[in-house]
Amino acid sequence: MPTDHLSATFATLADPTRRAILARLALGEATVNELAAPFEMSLPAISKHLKVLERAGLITRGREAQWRPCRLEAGPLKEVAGWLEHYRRFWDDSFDRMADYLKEIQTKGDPDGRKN
Amino acid sequence: MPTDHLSATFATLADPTRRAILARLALGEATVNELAAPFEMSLPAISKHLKVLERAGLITRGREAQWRPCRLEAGPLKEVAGWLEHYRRFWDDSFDRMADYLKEIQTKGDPDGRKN
DNA sequence: AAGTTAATTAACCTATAAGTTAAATACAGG
DNA sequence: CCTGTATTTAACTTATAGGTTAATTAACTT
Repeated sequence: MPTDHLSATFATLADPTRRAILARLALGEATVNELAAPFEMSLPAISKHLKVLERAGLITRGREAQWRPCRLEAGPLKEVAGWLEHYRRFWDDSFDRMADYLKEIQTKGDPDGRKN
Repeated sequence: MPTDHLSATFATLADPTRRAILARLALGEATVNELAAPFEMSLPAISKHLKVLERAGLITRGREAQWRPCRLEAGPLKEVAGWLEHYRRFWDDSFDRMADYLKEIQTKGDPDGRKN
């Protein structure tokens, strides 16, 4: 739980239960009980995970009667993707060619006629 | 730390000191002392961080006399990138168009003549 | 052999993450 | 108003992350 945003996001994602919750939310909104159902864990445990996800900005929660529907918020994931980009060249062999290519279509326009 | 690979990677990346070490290693190999220099922290603390990075597969260490040159290993980062891809559509507005486009050039061949 | 530099290991401390059970809160409906 | 359902909070436990200082190992240098 360091203070910077990116660290908080990574720490939040470092738990398989929380990632599973995000995967479920990628399919659409869900209530706490719905989210808890697949797990052995107690409901308070899930509630805590949701609080962690919420503090990291990875979910938001609404209010509908006694339900608190959760929805995915991808902002922090975008930050992670941005951070990762700095390292892409270390694993992606085609990165350099692709970078050249993107540069080219950005300058000359897409050879197939699409806009970017 | 949980046992699965991805969790270990995220947990490892959740520390700003460790991310700074990776950023330094992106510039090239470095010894422990070189890596430690920018930080207030004690050398054993850095040594521990390096051990965490090594266990996560994010670095490897060689031996040259009394030095242990560290180098970046991007495999785990690639896994993170793969995981992230599942969520890209939640933040990237142009994702759908791009997916269509990539599909097309994969089928018809790159209009500019490159291989994929 | 003795000393110096590089790095790790050991022993320890403190904070907190992640789970538990039990109690509390919020709301809906008969 | 009372009851059931949804969810959170409280209090507590246990494990471990991340830092410290001091001691140790390893290899070069003189």
